[in-house]
Amino acid sequence: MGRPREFDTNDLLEKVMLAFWKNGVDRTSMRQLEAATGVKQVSLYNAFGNKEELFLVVLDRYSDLILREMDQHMEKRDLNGISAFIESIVSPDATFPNVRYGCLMVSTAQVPDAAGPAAMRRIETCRSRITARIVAALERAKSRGKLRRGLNLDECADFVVTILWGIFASIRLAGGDQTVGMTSSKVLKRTFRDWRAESR
Amino acid sequence: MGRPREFDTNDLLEKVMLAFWKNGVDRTSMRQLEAATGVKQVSLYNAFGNKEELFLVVLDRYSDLILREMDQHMEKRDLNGISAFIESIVSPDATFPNVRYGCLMVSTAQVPDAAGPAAMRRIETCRSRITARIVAALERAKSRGKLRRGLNLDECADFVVTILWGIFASIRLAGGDQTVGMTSSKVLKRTFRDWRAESR
DNA sequence: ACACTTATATAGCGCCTGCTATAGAATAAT
DNA sequence: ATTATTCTATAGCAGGCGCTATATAAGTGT
Repeated sequence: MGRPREFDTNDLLEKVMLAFWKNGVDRTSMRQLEAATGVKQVSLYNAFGNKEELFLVVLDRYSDLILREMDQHMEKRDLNGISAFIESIVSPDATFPNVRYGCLMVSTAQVPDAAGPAAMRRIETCRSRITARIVAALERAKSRGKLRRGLNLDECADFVVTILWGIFASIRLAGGDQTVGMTSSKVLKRTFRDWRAESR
Repeated sequence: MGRPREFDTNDLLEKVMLAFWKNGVDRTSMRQLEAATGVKQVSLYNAFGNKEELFLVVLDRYSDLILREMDQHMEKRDLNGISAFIESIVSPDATFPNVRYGCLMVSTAQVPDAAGPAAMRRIETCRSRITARIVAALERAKSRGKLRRGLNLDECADFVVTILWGIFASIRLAGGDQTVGMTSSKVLKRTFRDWRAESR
Protein backbone atom coordinates (compact mmCIF):
# COMPACT_ATOMS: atom_id res chain seq x y z
CA MET A 1 0.00 0.00 0.00
CA GLY A 2 1.29 3.44 -0.86
CA ARG A 3 4.14 4.57 -3.03
CA PRO A 4 7.34 2.60 -2.40
CA ARG A 5 10.47 4.52 -1.47
CA GLU A 6 13.00 5.06 -4.18
CA PHE A 7 16.14 4.80 -2.06
CA ASP A 8 17.78 1.70 -0.67
CA THR A 9 17.77 1.86 3.11
CA ASN A 10 20.96 -0.11 3.41
CA ASP A 11 22.91 2.14 1.07
CA LEU A 12 21.47 5.18 2.77
CA LEU A 13 22.46 4.09 6.27
CA GLU A 14 25.95 3.24 5.09
CA LYS A 15 26.44 6.75 3.75
CA VAL A 16 24.86 8.34 6.80
CA MET A 17 27.07 6.28 9.09
CA LEU A 18 30.17 7.39 7.24
CA ALA A 19 29.13 11.05 7.47
CA PHE A 20 28.48 10.87 11.22
CA TRP A 21 31.66 8.86 11.71
CA LYS A 22 33.78 11.37 9.86
CA ASN A 23 32.35 14.64 11.12
CA GLY A 24 30.55 13.85 14.36
CA VAL A 25 26.88 14.24 15.18
CA ASP A 26 26.94 17.97 15.76
CA ARG A 27 28.86 18.83 12.63
CA THR A 28 26.70 16.69 10.37
CA SER A 29 23.59 18.63 9.41
CA MET A 30 20.50 17.15 7.85
CA ARG A 31 21.27 19.15 4.73
CA GLN A 32 24.70 17.56 4.55
CA LEU A 33 23.10 14.15 4.90
CA GLU A 34 20.74 15.05 2.07
CA ALA A 35 23.72 15.95 -0.09
CA ALA A 36 25.70 12.87 0.91
CA THR A 37 22.89 10.42 0.29
CA GLY A 38 20.89 12.05 -2.47
CA VAL A 39 17.79 11.57 -0.36
CA LYS A 40 15.78 14.65 0.48
CA GLN A 41 15.55 15.81 4.07
CA VAL A 42 11.80 15.25 4.21
CA SER A 43 12.24 11.63 3.17
CA LEU A 44 14.76 11.17 5.95
CA TYR A 45 12.33 12.62 8.46
CA ASN A 46 9.54 10.43 7.10
CA ALA A 47 11.66 7.33 7.40
CA PHE A 48 13.42 7.95 10.72
CA GLY A 49 11.51 10.62 12.63
CA ASN A 50 14.30 12.98 13.54
CA LYS A 51 18.04 13.37 13.55
CA GLU A 52 18.57 11.68 16.90
CA GLU A 53 16.62 8.56 15.93
CA LEU A 54 18.46 8.35 12.64
CA PHE A 55 21.71 8.51 14.55
CA LEU A 56 20.57 5.74 16.87
CA VAL A 57 19.86 3.47 13.91
CA VAL A 58 23.31 4.23 12.55
CA LEU A 59 24.85 3.61 15.94
CA ASP A 60 23.27 0.17 16.11
CA ARG A 61 24.64 -0.53 12.67
CA TYR A 62 28.12 0.52 13.78
CA SER A 63 27.82 -1.56 16.91
CA ASP A 64 27.01 -4.62 14.81
CA LEU A 65 29.95 -3.84 12.56
CA ILE A 66 32.49 -3.86 15.35
CA LEU A 67 31.03 -6.86 17.15
CA ARG A 68 31.01 -8.87 13.94
CA GLU A 69 34.62 -7.89 13.37
CA MET A 70 35.44 -9.23 16.82
CA ASP A 71 33.59 -12.50 16.31
CA GLN A 72 35.27 -13.01 12.97
CA HIS A 73 38.71 -12.88 14.54
CA MET A 74 38.12 -14.18 18.04
CA GLU A 75 35.61 -17.00 17.90
CA LYS A 76 36.96 -20.02 19.74
CA ARG A 77 40.39 -18.40 19.96
CA ASP A 78 42.07 -16.89 23.02
CA LEU A 79 44.90 -14.38 23.36
CA ASN A 80 45.88 -14.68 19.73
CA GLY A 81 42.30 -13.93 18.78
CA ILE A 82 42.39 -10.69 20.73
CA SER A 83 45.61 -9.71 18.99
CA ALA A 84 44.17 -10.63 15.61
CA PHE A 85 41.15 -8.44 16.23
CA ILE A 86 43.22 -5.44 17.25
CA GLU A 87 45.56 -5.96 14.33
CA SER A 88 42.60 -5.99 11.98
CA ILE A 89 42.08 -2.44 13.16
CA VAL A 90 45.60 -1.04 13.31
CA SER A 91 47.50 -2.87 10.60
CA PRO A 92 48.12 -1.03 7.33
CA ASP A 93 45.88 -3.46 5.46
CA ALA A 94 43.19 -3.28 8.13
CA THR A 95 39.92 -4.99 7.34
CA PHE A 96 38.01 -2.71 9.67
CA PRO A 97 36.83 0.14 7.43
CA ASN A 98 37.26 3.88 7.91
CA VAL A 99 39.37 3.44 11.00
CA ARG A 100 41.10 6.68 10.02
CA TYR A 101 38.06 8.41 11.51
CA GLY A 102 38.61 6.61 14.78
CA CYS A 103 35.59 5.00 16.40
CA LEU A 104 32.07 6.35 16.12
CA MET A 105 31.34 5.35 19.71
CA VAL A 106 34.53 6.71 21.23
CA SER A 107 34.21 10.08 19.56
CA THR A 108 30.48 10.37 20.15
CA ALA A 109 30.85 9.61 23.84
CA GLN A 110 33.27 12.50 24.32
CA VAL A 111 30.47 15.07 24.00
CA PRO A 112 27.56 13.28 25.65
CA ASP A 113 24.95 15.97 25.03
CA ALA A 114 25.55 15.99 21.30
CA ALA A 115 24.07 12.56 20.69
CA GLY A 116 21.67 12.39 23.62
CA PRO A 117 21.29 10.00 26.55
CA ALA A 118 19.85 7.15 24.49
CA ALA A 119 22.98 7.06 22.35
CA MET A 120 25.16 7.07 25.43
CA ARG A 121 23.29 4.11 26.84
CA ARG A 122 23.75 2.15 23.64
CA ILE A 123 27.44 2.94 23.56
CA GLU A 124 27.83 1.70 27.12
CA THR A 125 25.96 -1.46 26.22
CA CYS A 126 28.18 -2.09 23.22
CA ARG A 127 31.31 -1.46 25.24
CA SER A 128 30.23 -3.98 27.82
CA ARG A 129 29.55 -6.47 25.03
CA ILE A 130 33.04 -5.90 23.73
CA THR A 131 34.40 -6.43 27.22
CA ALA A 132 32.39 -9.62 27.59
CA ARG A 133 33.91 -10.99 24.40
CA ILE A 134 37.40 -10.25 25.71
CA VAL A 135 36.56 -11.93 29.00
CA ALA A 136 35.31 -14.97 27.09
CA ALA A 137 38.57 -15.17 25.15
CA LEU A 138 40.56 -14.89 28.37
CA GLU A 139 38.47 -17.65 29.92
CA ARG A 140 39.15 -19.88 26.95
CA ALA A 141 42.85 -19.18 27.42
CA LYS A 142 42.57 -20.01 31.10
CA SER A 143 40.68 -23.25 30.54
CA ARG A 144 43.41 -24.23 28.11
CA GLY A 145 45.98 -23.66 30.81
CA LYS A 146 47.54 -20.73 29.00
CA LEU A 147 47.20 -18.15 31.75
CA ARG A 148 49.12 -17.54 34.96
CA ARG A 149 47.29 -18.21 38.20
CA GLY A 150 45.83 -15.33 40.12
CA LEU A 151 45.04 -13.22 37.09
CA ASN A 152 41.79 -11.26 37.40
CA LEU A 153 40.18 -11.78 33.99
CA ASP A 154 37.66 -8.97 34.37
CA GLU A 155 40.40 -6.49 35.18
CA CYS A 156 42.52 -7.70 32.30
CA ALA A 157 39.58 -7.36 29.93
CA ASP A 158 38.90 -3.79 31.09
CA PHE A 159 42.56 -3.09 30.50
CA VAL A 160 42.42 -4.41 26.94
CA VAL A 161 39.26 -2.48 26.12
CA THR A 162 40.77 0.69 27.55
CA ILE A 163 43.75 0.20 25.24
CA LEU A 164 41.39 -0.35 22.35
CA TRP A 165 39.62 2.89 23.24
CA GLY A 166 42.96 4.64 23.48
CA ILE A 167 44.04 3.32 20.10
CA PHE A 168 40.88 4.64 18.47
CA ALA A 169 41.24 8.02 20.15
CA SER A 170 44.90 8.21 19.18
CA ILE A 171 44.31 7.33 15.54
CA ARG A 172 41.75 10.10 15.30
CA LEU A 173 44.15 12.57 16.85
CA ALA A 174 46.91 11.49 14.48
CA GLY A 175 44.68 12.31 11.53
CA GLY A 176 44.11 8.69 10.61
CA ASP A 177 47.69 7.52 11.06
CA GLN A 178 47.56 4.02 12.51
CA THR A 179 51.20 3.90 13.57
CA VAL A 180 50.49 4.57 17.23
CA GLY A 181 47.93 1.81 17.19
CA MET A 182 50.44 -0.61 15.73
CA THR A 183 53.05 -0.04 18.41
CA SER A 184 50.43 -0.28 21.15
CA SER A 185 49.19 -3.52 19.66
CA LYS A 186 52.74 -4.80 19.58
CA VAL A 187 53.45 -3.95 23.22
CA LEU A 188 50.11 -5.41 24.25
CA LYS A 189 51.18 -8.64 22.61
CA ARG A 190 54.22 -8.86 24.84
CA THR A 191 52.02 -8.06 27.82
CA PHE A 192 50.04 -11.14 26.86
CA ARG A 193 53.27 -13.09 27.12
CA ASP A 194 53.43 -11.92 30.71
CA TRP A 195 49.92 -13.13 31.29
CA ARG A 196 50.70 -16.62 30.09
CA ALA A 197 51.74 -19.43 32.34
CA GLU A 198 54.96 -18.70 34.22
CA SER A 199 56.72 -21.37 32.21
CA ARG A 200 59.15 -19.12 30.42
CA MET B 1 46.46 53.95 29.04
CA GLY B 2 42.72 53.58 28.59
CA ARG B 3 40.11 52.08 30.83
CA PRO B 4 41.28 48.96 32.65
CA ARG B 5 39.24 45.78 32.30
CA GLU B 6 37.00 44.85 35.18
CA PHE B 7 37.39 41.08 34.99
CA ASP B 8 40.31 38.97 36.11
CA THR B 9 41.76 37.18 33.12
CA ASN B 10 42.85 34.22 35.19
CA ASP B 11 39.44 33.67 36.70
CA LEU B 12 37.84 34.12 33.32
CA LEU B 13 40.03 31.56 31.58
CA GLU B 14 39.46 29.06 34.35
CA LYS B 15 35.70 29.31 33.88
CA VAL B 16 35.97 29.22 30.11
CA MET B 17 38.21 26.16 30.28
CA LEU B 18 35.73 24.35 32.46
CA ALA B 19 32.88 25.18 30.07
CA PHE B 20 34.76 23.94 27.01
CA TRP B 21 35.96 20.91 28.95
CA LYS B 22 32.49 19.96 30.03
CA ASN B 23 30.50 20.62 26.90
CA GLY B 24 32.98 20.64 24.03
CA VAL B 25 33.86 23.45 21.66
CA ASP B 26 30.81 23.14 19.45
CA ARG B 27 28.30 22.98 22.23
CA THR B 28 29.73 25.93 24.11
CA SER B 29 28.37 29.14 22.62
CA MET B 30 29.75 32.59 23.23
CA ARG B 31 26.50 33.42 24.96
CA GLN B 32 27.00 30.51 27.32
CA LEU B 33 30.51 31.72 28.04
CA GLU B 34 29.08 35.14 28.78
CA ALA B 35 26.67 33.58 31.25
CA ALA B 36 29.32 31.35 32.81
CA THR B 37 31.87 34.11 33.29
CA GLY B 38 29.77 37.20 33.79
CA VAL B 39 31.82 38.90 31.11
CA LYS B 40 29.95 40.27 28.13
CA GLN B 41 30.51 38.75 24.72
CA VAL B 42 31.93 41.98 23.33
CA SER B 43 34.57 42.06 26.05
CA LEU B 44 35.53 38.50 25.18
CA TYR B 45 35.90 39.43 21.54
CA ASN B 46 37.91 42.53 22.47
CA ALA B 47 40.24 40.50 24.63
CA PHE B 48 40.67 37.36 22.51
CA GLY B 49 39.61 38.13 18.95
CA ASN B 50 37.26 35.28 18.27
CA LYS B 51 36.03 31.98 19.64
CA GLU B 52 38.79 29.90 18.10
CA GLU B 53 41.58 32.06 19.53
CA LEU B 54 39.94 32.02 22.93
CA PHE B 55 39.84 28.26 22.75
CA LEU B 56 43.51 28.13 21.83
CA VAL B 57 44.42 30.16 24.90
CA VAL B 58 42.36 27.80 27.03
CA LEU B 59 43.96 24.81 25.34
CA ASP B 60 47.43 26.12 26.25
CA ARG B 61 46.25 26.55 29.78
CA TYR B 62 44.99 22.99 29.90
CA SER B 63 48.20 21.74 28.37
CA ASP B 64 50.18 23.45 31.12
CA LEU B 65 47.86 21.96 33.70
CA ILE B 66 48.44 18.40 32.63
CA LEU B 67 52.18 18.80 32.09
CA ARG B 68 52.59 20.35 35.51
CA GLU B 69 50.64 17.46 36.99
CA MET B 70 53.07 15.08 35.35
CA ASP B 71 56.16 16.94 36.55
CA GLN B 72 54.79 17.08 40.03
CA HIS B 73 54.54 13.31 40.24
CA MET B 74 57.28 12.14 37.92
CA GLU B 75 60.28 14.38 38.33
CA LYS B 76 63.38 12.31 38.96
CA ARG B 77 61.24 9.21 39.44
CA ASP B 78 60.83 6.27 37.09
CA LEU B 79 58.11 3.63 36.79
CA ASN B 80 56.61 4.52 40.15
CA GLY B 81 56.40 8.12 38.99
CA ILE B 82 54.35 7.11 35.97
CA SER B 83 52.02 5.12 38.20
CA ALA B 84 51.73 8.01 40.63
CA PHE B 85 50.78 10.38 37.82
CA ILE B 86 48.11 8.08 36.46
CA GLU B 87 46.79 7.43 39.93
CA SER B 88 46.52 11.17 40.52
CA ILE B 89 44.02 11.07 37.67
CA VAL B 90 42.04 7.92 38.37
CA SER B 91 42.04 7.54 42.13
CA PRO B 92 38.90 8.58 44.03
CA ASP B 93 40.78 11.43 45.69
CA ALA B 94 42.37 12.50 42.41
CA THR B 95 44.31 15.75 42.47
CA PHE B 96 43.72 16.30 38.76
CA PRO B 97 40.58 18.43 38.61
CA ASN B 98 37.40 17.83 36.62
CA VAL B 99 38.59 14.50 35.33
CA ARG B 100 34.96 13.44 35.28
CA TYR B 101 34.76 15.40 32.00
CA GLY B 102 37.60 13.34 30.59
CA CYS B 103 40.40 15.20 28.86
CA LEU B 104 39.93 18.42 26.93
CA MET B 105 42.49 17.33 24.36
CA VAL B 106 41.19 13.79 23.88
CA SER B 107 37.61 14.92 23.39
CA THR B 108 38.50 17.90 21.24
CA ALA B 109 40.62 15.78 18.92
CA GLN B 110 37.72 13.45 18.19
CA VAL B 111 35.99 16.05 16.01
CA PRO B 112 38.94 17.79 14.39
CA ASP B 113 36.95 20.40 12.46
CA ALA B 114 35.21 21.67 15.56
CA ALA B 115 38.31 23.26 17.06
CA GLY B 116 40.25 23.95 13.89
CA PRO B 117 43.67 22.86 12.64
CA ALA B 118 45.64 25.11 15.00
CA ALA B 119 44.08 23.40 17.99
CA MET B 120 44.85 19.99 16.54
CA ARG B 121 48.48 20.93 16.08
CA ARG B 122 48.74 22.06 19.69
CA ILE B 123 47.14 18.88 20.92
CA GLU B 124 49.63 16.81 18.94
CA THR B 125 52.47 18.88 20.38
CA CYS B 126 51.24 18.38 23.92
CA ARG B 127 50.79 14.67 23.39
CA SER B 128 54.35 14.35 22.17
CA ARG B 129 55.52 16.29 25.23
CA ILE B 130 53.64 13.86 27.42
CA THR B 131 55.24 10.99 25.57
CA ALA B 132 58.68 12.57 25.97
CA ARG B 133 58.17 12.75 29.72
CA ILE B 134 57.25 9.09 29.84
CA VAL B 135 60.31 8.23 27.78
CA ALA B 136 62.46 10.22 30.18
CA ALA B 137 61.04 8.32 33.14
CA LEU B 138 61.69 5.02 31.37
CA GLU B 139 65.25 6.10 30.64
CA ARG B 140 65.79 6.91 34.29
CA ALA B 141 64.49 3.46 35.14
CA LYS B 142 66.83 1.93 32.61
CA SER B 143 69.88 3.82 33.82
CA ARG B 144 69.06 2.62 37.30
CA GLY B 145 69.09 -0.95 36.02
CA LYS B 146 65.40 -1.41 36.66
CA LEU B 147 64.41 -2.47 33.16
CA ARG B 148 64.75 -5.67 31.22
CA ARG B 149 67.13 -5.64 28.29
CA GLY B 150 65.77 -5.29 24.79
CA LEU B 151 62.84 -3.11 25.76
CA ASN B 152 62.03 -0.41 23.22
CA LEU B 153 61.41 2.64 25.38
CA ASP B 154 59.71 4.68 22.67
CA GLU B 155 57.24 1.90 22.02
CA CYS B 156 56.60 1.42 25.72
CA ALA B 157 55.98 5.14 26.10
CA ASP B 158 53.50 5.19 23.21
CA PHE B 159 51.78 2.27 24.88
CA VAL B 160 51.48 4.11 28.19
CA VAL B 161 50.18 7.27 26.54
CA THR B 162 47.65 5.27 24.56
CA ILE B 163 46.42 3.77 27.82
CA LEU B 164 46.23 7.25 29.32
CA TRP B 165 44.17 8.37 26.32
CA GLY B 166 41.97 5.33 26.71
CA ILE B 167 41.45 6.01 30.40
CA PHE B 168 40.34 9.57 29.68
CA ALA B 169 38.01 8.45 26.90
CA SER B 170 36.57 5.72 29.11
CA ILE B 171 35.95 7.98 32.08
CA ARG B 172 34.02 10.36 29.86
CA LEU B 173 31.95 7.50 28.48
CA ALA B 174 31.25 6.23 31.97
CA GLY B 175 29.80 9.60 32.91
CA GLY B 176 32.71 10.53 35.14
CA ASP B 177 33.08 7.18 36.85
CA GLN B 178 36.78 6.58 37.36
CA THR B 179 36.49 2.87 38.15
CA VAL B 180 37.62 1.73 34.70
CA GLY B 181 40.63 3.98 35.00
CA MET B 182 41.53 2.49 38.34
CA THR B 183 41.54 -1.08 37.11
CA SER B 184 43.52 -0.13 34.03
CA SER B 185 46.01 1.68 36.22
CA LYS B 186 46.29 -1.41 38.39
CA VAL B 187 46.90 -3.77 35.48
CA LEU B 188 49.40 -1.34 33.99
CA LYS B 189 51.29 -1.50 37.24
CA ARG B 190 51.71 -5.23 36.94
CA THR B 191 52.77 -4.75 33.33
CA PHE B 192 55.53 -2.56 34.73
CA ARG B 193 56.59 -5.51 36.83
CA ASP B 194 57.02 -7.39 33.58
CA TRP B 195 59.17 -4.58 32.23
CA ARG B 196 61.52 -4.72 35.16
CA ALA B 197 64.71 -6.73 35.21
CA GLU B 198 64.10 -10.46 34.79
CA SER B 199 65.23 -11.03 38.35
CA ARG B 200 61.94 -12.24 39.68
C1' DA C 1 40.75 70.10 32.04
C1' DC C 2 41.55 67.94 28.01
C1' DA C 3 42.04 64.47 24.38
C1' DC C 4 42.86 59.66 23.90
C1' DT C 5 42.26 55.05 24.71
C1' DT C 6 39.91 51.07 26.04
C1' DA C 7 36.48 49.23 28.59
C1' DT C 8 31.19 47.97 28.87
C1' DA C 9 26.10 47.83 27.37
C1' DT C 10 22.40 47.21 23.99
C1' DA C 11 20.92 45.79 19.87
C1' DG C 12 20.98 43.46 15.78
C1' DC C 13 22.92 41.40 11.23
C1' DG C 14 23.41 37.42 8.16
C1' DC C 15 23.70 32.62 8.33
C1' DC C 16 22.83 28.04 9.46
C1' DT C 17 20.26 24.75 12.25
C1' DG C 18 16.48 21.09 13.04
C1' DC C 19 12.19 20.60 11.53
C1' DT C 20 7.63 21.15 9.01
C1' DA C 21 3.58 22.85 6.02
C1' DT C 22 1.97 22.28 1.68
C1' DA C 23 1.40 20.49 -2.86
C1' DG C 24 1.93 17.12 -6.25
C1' DA C 25 3.45 12.39 -7.99
C1' DA C 26 3.35 7.40 -7.80
C1' DT C 27 1.79 3.07 -6.29
C1' DA C 28 -1.44 -0.32 -3.62
C1' DA C 29 -5.98 -2.15 -2.49
C1' DT C 30 -10.92 -2.02 -3.61
C1' DA D 1 -11.55 4.13 -11.96
C1' DT D 2 -11.42 5.49 -7.42
C1' DT D 3 -9.68 5.93 -2.99
C1' DA D 4 -6.19 5.67 0.26
C1' DT D 5 -1.62 5.81 1.31
C1' DT D 6 3.05 6.99 1.13
C1' DC D 7 6.37 8.80 -1.41
C1' DT D 8 9.07 13.24 -3.39
C1' DA D 9 9.77 18.33 -4.16
C1' DT D 10 9.79 23.28 -2.89
C1' DA D 11 9.67 26.55 0.35
C1' DG D 12 9.93 28.44 4.67
C1' DC D 13 9.59 28.99 9.97
C1' DA D 14 11.45 29.89 14.57
C1' DG D 15 15.56 29.86 16.95
C1' DG D 16 20.38 29.74 17.86
C1' DC D 17 24.94 30.73 16.09
C1' DG D 18 29.43 33.73 15.58
C1' DC D 19 30.27 38.19 15.26
C1' DT D 20 29.83 43.40 15.03
C1' DA D 21 28.04 48.42 14.82
C1' DT D 22 27.04 51.91 17.75
C1' DA D 23 26.83 54.50 21.91
C1' DT D 24 28.49 55.42 26.31
C1' DA D 25 31.20 54.96 30.62
C1' DA D 26 35.64 54.92 32.91
C1' DG D 27 39.98 55.20 33.26
C1' DT D 28 45.33 57.29 31.72
C1' DG D 29 48.87 60.69 30.00
C1' DT D 30 49.81 65.57 29.14
